[in-house]
Parts: sequence; C-alpha cells; structure tokens
Amino acid sequence: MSNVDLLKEVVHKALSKAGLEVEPSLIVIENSKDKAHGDYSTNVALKYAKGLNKNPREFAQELVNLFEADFIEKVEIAGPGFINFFLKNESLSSILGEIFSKEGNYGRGEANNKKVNVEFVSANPTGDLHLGHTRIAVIGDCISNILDFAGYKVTREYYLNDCGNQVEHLGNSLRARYLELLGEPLCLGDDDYHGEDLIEIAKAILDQYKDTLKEDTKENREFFIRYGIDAEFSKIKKDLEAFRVGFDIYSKESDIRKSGKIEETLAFLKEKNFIYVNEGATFLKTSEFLDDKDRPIIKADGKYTYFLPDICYHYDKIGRGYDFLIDVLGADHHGYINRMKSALMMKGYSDKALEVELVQIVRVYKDGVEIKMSKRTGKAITHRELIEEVGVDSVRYFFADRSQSSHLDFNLNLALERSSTNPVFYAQYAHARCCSLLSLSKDLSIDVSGKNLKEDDEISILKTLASFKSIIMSAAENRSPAKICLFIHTLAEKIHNYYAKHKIIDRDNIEVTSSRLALIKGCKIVLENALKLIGVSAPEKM
RNA sequence: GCGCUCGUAGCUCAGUUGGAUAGAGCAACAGCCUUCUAAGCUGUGGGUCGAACGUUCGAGUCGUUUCGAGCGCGCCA
Repeated sequence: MSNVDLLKEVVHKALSKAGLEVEPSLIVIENSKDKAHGDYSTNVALKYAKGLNKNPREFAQELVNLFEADFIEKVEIAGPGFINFFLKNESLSSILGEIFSKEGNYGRGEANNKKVNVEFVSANPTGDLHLGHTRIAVIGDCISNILDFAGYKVTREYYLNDCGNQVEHLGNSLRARYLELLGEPLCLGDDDYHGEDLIEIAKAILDQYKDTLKEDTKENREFFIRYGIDAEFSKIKKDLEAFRVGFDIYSKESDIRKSGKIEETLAFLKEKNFIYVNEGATFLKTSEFLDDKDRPIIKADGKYTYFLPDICYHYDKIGRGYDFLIDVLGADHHGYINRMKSALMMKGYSDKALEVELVQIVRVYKDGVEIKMSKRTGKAITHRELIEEVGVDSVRYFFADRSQSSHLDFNLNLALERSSTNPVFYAQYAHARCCSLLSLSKDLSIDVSGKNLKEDDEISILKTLASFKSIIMSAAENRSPAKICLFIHTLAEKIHNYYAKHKIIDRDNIEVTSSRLALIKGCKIVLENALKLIGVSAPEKM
C-alpha cells in the first residue's frame, strides 16, 4: 500500500471519528510542491469545515488530534487550513523494495476485468499516411498501452474502408496511371488521387500484366481497385509497424457487407421504426436521440452511405463483448459522435458504450506556408517522410507529449532542426546514465531498504517514484498519454539534478553508495516502464 | 447562423480535476568538464493566464457574457 493510500486511510478514519463520513476516493492527498509544506498535504479541513459550521484551522487541529499512524514524523497546519504531513524517511524509501520485486510490472494496476476495444488510425487505403494519422497513431497506441497497464483488457483494432466512392477513385486513378505508362495522356478527375505514389504501383502492374488490362471493362476496373487497396494497405501496415504500432484485429468493410449484417441491421431498424424514406433515400431517425438531424443511410440510387456499414461495424464490435468502445478520431469527425451514439442507443446500448477520443488537427507549416494534408492533392508531408527524417522515438515523444485536445501547429523546419534537441533525449539520457552507473558498480551491493537516503533530492525522487501508480491511473482515466510524458520529464529532471549534485558511486563510503545505487536502480526501472507506455526506447548507452 | 474544440512567456505547450509564490522545452544572455556520459548542470531576463462579470476561504481551472482562432453542419467518407 502506498503512502498516499495509507494517508487517505488515516484521514478517512479521523473524519469518521469527527462524525463525518467521506468517500475515501474523494479525499485528496497531494504531493506537496514546496518541501516547507511537508511531503504530502490535504485540504479536507478546508473542504468540509464549512458544512460543519466550523473554523477550518480549528477543524484541522481537531482532525490532527485524531490521527493515528506510526509512519508519520509530524503534522502541521498551515495557511487557511491545509494539513501537511511529514513522513519518516524509512516509509518513503520502502517504495524501492516494491519496485525491485515488480520490476517491469511496477505501476501496473490490478486487472479490473473490463474489456475495451480501441479503434484508431483506420485510414482509408488510398494513399500514404499523413501527419494527422501520425498523431492519431501515437495517441491511440499510447492510450491502449496505458489502459492495458492500468488493468484493462485491451483490443486494438483497425477498420479498413475497402468499399465505396473513395476506393473507386483509387481504382480510377491507378488505372489512369497505368494507361499513362502505356503512352496515353493522364486522365484524372478532380476527386481522383493525384499523388505520385500511384505511379510505382502502376509500374508493378505493368511489369506483371503488361498491357492486358487496357480494356475499360468492369473486371479490369475491379482489378485496379483490389490491387490498389492491397498495395496501399500493405504500405500503411508496414509504415505503422515501423512506427511500433500494431493491431490485434483488422476489420474490413467488405466483410461486413458480405456477412449479411447490413440486411439484418436494416430489418432491425425498420422493425423498431427508426427509418423512413424521403425523396427516394432512406433516413435514420438519429435526431430522436442525440443528433440534431436525421442521417441518410441509403442513397436514392440504392447505394449505402458510409454510415450504414459503420453502424453494423459498431454493432458487431460491441456485440463481441466489450464493456465499452473507444474510437480515436480526428477532430474534423466530431459531428460523427452523436450520430453513432444515437445508432448504438437504437440497439439499446448506453451512450457511454462508445467513447470518442478526438485528436485535434495538425496544421503543418513549411517555410512559413501551411501545407494542406489532403491525400487527394498528394501534396501532404507523409508520415513516412517524417519518420525517416526525425526518427521514431522523437516523433512518438513529440506527439505523446502534447495532449490530444490541443490544436497543434507543426513547423516542419523546426521539427527537423530540433530533432537533436527533442525532449525525448533528455529522458533517454537520464535512463542511459542510470544504466551506466549500475554497470560501473556491478561488484557493489545494492541496499534495498535505501536507509541512507536522507538528502532532499533523494526524498524528492522517492516520492516521484511512488507517485507513478497514481499517474498511471490518472493517465488511464483521462485517456491522456501527455500525463505520462510529464511524469517522464519530471523524473528525468530529478535524476539529472541528482547526478550533477551528488557523487553516486563512492567507494570510500559503501554504506551510502549502496543506498544510492538502489535509488538509481529504482529510477531506471520506473523510467523504462514509463517510456515503454509511450512506445519510446530506453537505451542503455547513448 | 448553429454546434464542437481551443485561447497561458518571443515560439511550442504543461498546469496534479478548485489549492499555498502560474511552470517546462525551444530561442536569448552569463557561468560549469584533470572527477560516475556536457544529449547534462547552475544562474538571468521574459506573464493583465484573450477580456469582463459571477460562484467562495481561494479561480489559469467552475458559470454567464464577450472578442479571436480552427474544425464541422453532404443522398462525401
């Protein structure tokens, strides 16, 4: 049990003795920012004095008199009524034993038996990934890592839209490139894909099939679509793999269509009277739930809109037994949230069954000019280009470090220039330093009790290490990888400070050294665990 | 017009769910390597938290209004 939990219990008991029953989860124990305010503090006296019609400082004193705990050194009342706790050193250093015994699992929450499906990226197979996808890939992957570590059972999923308008444009564009290679003039419509990456794919087709696909037949058009999807999707998968992003399940829209689930869903919605026909198109009554208007699901020409297979897909996902679904989407899809939630509610699910994590748009600037990220025009900076230039660790850290809700202007010139000053190296360097120290002192023993850790810097590090678990829980609840980065930076900073200020390995003072090595080993383990959550490597040497 | 998301240092962003003196990186300036990795450390300058009211012991954080930015409001996906 952590010191924070122990303090919570002490405060909880004191409050009950004072006649106040407070839910333990509502008791806030804070890490004191200023050491003059002790190791931890609580505001309970301020919070609850008024309801009891008491003076906050007097109520605080009343509570302090009721505290029973042998791990507390002393307690002070400060300011308007804060209660500050000063803990005994050995209770702070006891965290090291826990870290050593759990190692890679230190910080891991207990399994909570909740199954969650995280769907992210799901880029259409019509071209290379761009920086918007990069950000979503990082956020989705990190949220999955964090939820898993926090105790959830996580499934990562990618939904492949391999039907509909967009892939037809892909087929057209690919065919146009193929014909271009055969000497015909390039013929691309406004909605087709102008990116030059299709030329490579067209060349591969030409090599294999020569000019046998020239005829404008249904079979040939279908061929270009299928070939294009396969080629584009395998590129996407490869790029994501290189970016350390993998999925447990890839679902295809074409499979949904083949499965008969669409007809099944339509029959269900009709029976429940959630659909109607207007001017030849079929609409879903989403406005009866959370949406501001009804949405078409079948066009007047009889084709499905993207929405209908998407509904079936979500019914399918949640039908697989997840406690809830998370869709990680670009912020330009926010209009989609209430639409899909409404559809889920028609099936009797709670609006909480689907949670949409919006990732704000990335605006890319190069040489002071904004570059629009459209696959259609083919002008976007691709994910692959960025990774090649800057590296996986830097890019992952860069995007994980910024909360997904913040609008982000990405200056490409600066990103390239600063790749050597990226904060990720600060953290990795701290890890490498710890490794170096441990490697230089292999012959020395490590004192798990950490009983000689008495310096302010050492106490401060111990408290940071102890806070990791609550950081995990908070990052998981808030779906916030940025909180992990903040923790990483804080810990790395303390390690660097400590390293600069104190000689860790002192062979003339083995007692203190063995305690310090324990602290360093604790730092190494925790830093590595934290970096792993955001998918960044923890090198032993730099 | 309506809706969603934002507005914090020159730039890019944090801010422990309403706490004590608003922080970091980058950029600028001044120092620190005969000693465990200088991708580091120390110090300086830099702020009306867009603005105004309100809620209370206490507001960058919550509410209302207002100004500004981005995105969305297809029988596109």
